[in-house]
Amino acid sequence: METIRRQLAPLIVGRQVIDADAHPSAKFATGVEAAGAAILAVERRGKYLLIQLDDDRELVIHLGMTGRLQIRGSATAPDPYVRAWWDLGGERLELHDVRRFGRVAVVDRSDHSSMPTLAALGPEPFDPAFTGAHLWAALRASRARVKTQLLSQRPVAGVGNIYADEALWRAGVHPERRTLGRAGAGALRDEIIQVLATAIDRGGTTLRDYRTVEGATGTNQLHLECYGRAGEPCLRCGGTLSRLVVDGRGTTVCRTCQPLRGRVDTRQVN
DNA sequence: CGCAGCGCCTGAAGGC
DNA sequence: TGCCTTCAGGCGCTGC
Repeated sequence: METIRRQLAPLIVGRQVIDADAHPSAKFATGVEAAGAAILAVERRGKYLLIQLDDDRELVIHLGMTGRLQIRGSATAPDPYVRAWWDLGGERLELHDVRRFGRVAVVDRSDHSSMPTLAALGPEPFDPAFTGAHLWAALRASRARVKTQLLSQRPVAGVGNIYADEALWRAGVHPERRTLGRAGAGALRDEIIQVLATAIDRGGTTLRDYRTVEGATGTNQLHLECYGRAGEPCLRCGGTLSRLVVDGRGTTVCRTCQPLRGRVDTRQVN
C-alpha cells in the first residue's frame, strides 16, 4: 500500500473529481460522494489509503486481497471488474477488484467510526512510538495468539498474512504463542520493521493480484524466507517448514526455530 | 467485552 | 476435454 501511495500521489494531487460511479454494493457505493471535490493529499494508515478532499472529507480505500488502483484515459470503457471510479478530467482513477474484498468510503475527515479496524489501528511500524515496549504491552493485553493479534492491526498497523509469517519466522516466534517476554517482543518489533522496509524497497510483494498503479509487479515475492515455503527447507536450520492454519489463514512455520513453548531465542535473529 | 468462527467473492488449480 | 471441488484471504459481523 505504501508503494502504491507513493506512485499515486503525484498523479492525482491537485486534481478535481468531476464524475464518479461505483458498484451498488455498500462496500463501494459511497465512492460517488467524492464527486465535485478536489484532491489535497494522498495519505496512508496501515493498509488504508486516505485521500484528503478539499471539503473536509476523505476518500478511504482499502484494496482487500485482489484490489488494484489504476489510471486510464477517460475515453476508455471501464472493464467489468472496476468497482469504483473517479474521473479526474481526461484520466480516470479506477479501483479494479475481482473478488470485491476491497472497500471504499467517503467520510468526514478522520471520522473512521464506520471502519472499526481503521478506528482501532495501532501505530505505524516506522513511527518512533512503535517500540519493543509498546509491542510487549500490546501483546500482553490480549490472550489471543500472537499472529491473530498482528493480523488484527491493533498492536501495529499494516502487517498482513505474508509479512506476519516473515517477521515471526525471523524473530523465532511461533505464531500460536499467546504471550511473549520483553526480549521476544523486542525481537519481533525489530523484524516487523525490517521485513516491511525491505518489502517497500523491492516495490511490494506480488503473489497473486497485487500490482502497482502502473500495472507492474513488485519483486519481494522472490525473497520470501518463510511464507508459502511449507515442505521446503528452513533457511536457518535446514529442517522442513510446516503448514498450519491460524485464524483461518495459511501459515508457514519452522517448528525448530519457532518453538511454541519456552523462551524466544533472540540470538537467532538475522 | 474479548475472542473465535464465519461469510463475503471469484479465478486458478487440481482431481477424476 | 470438461466438469466439479477446493483454495486463497482482509475485514466486518455475529454469537458465545
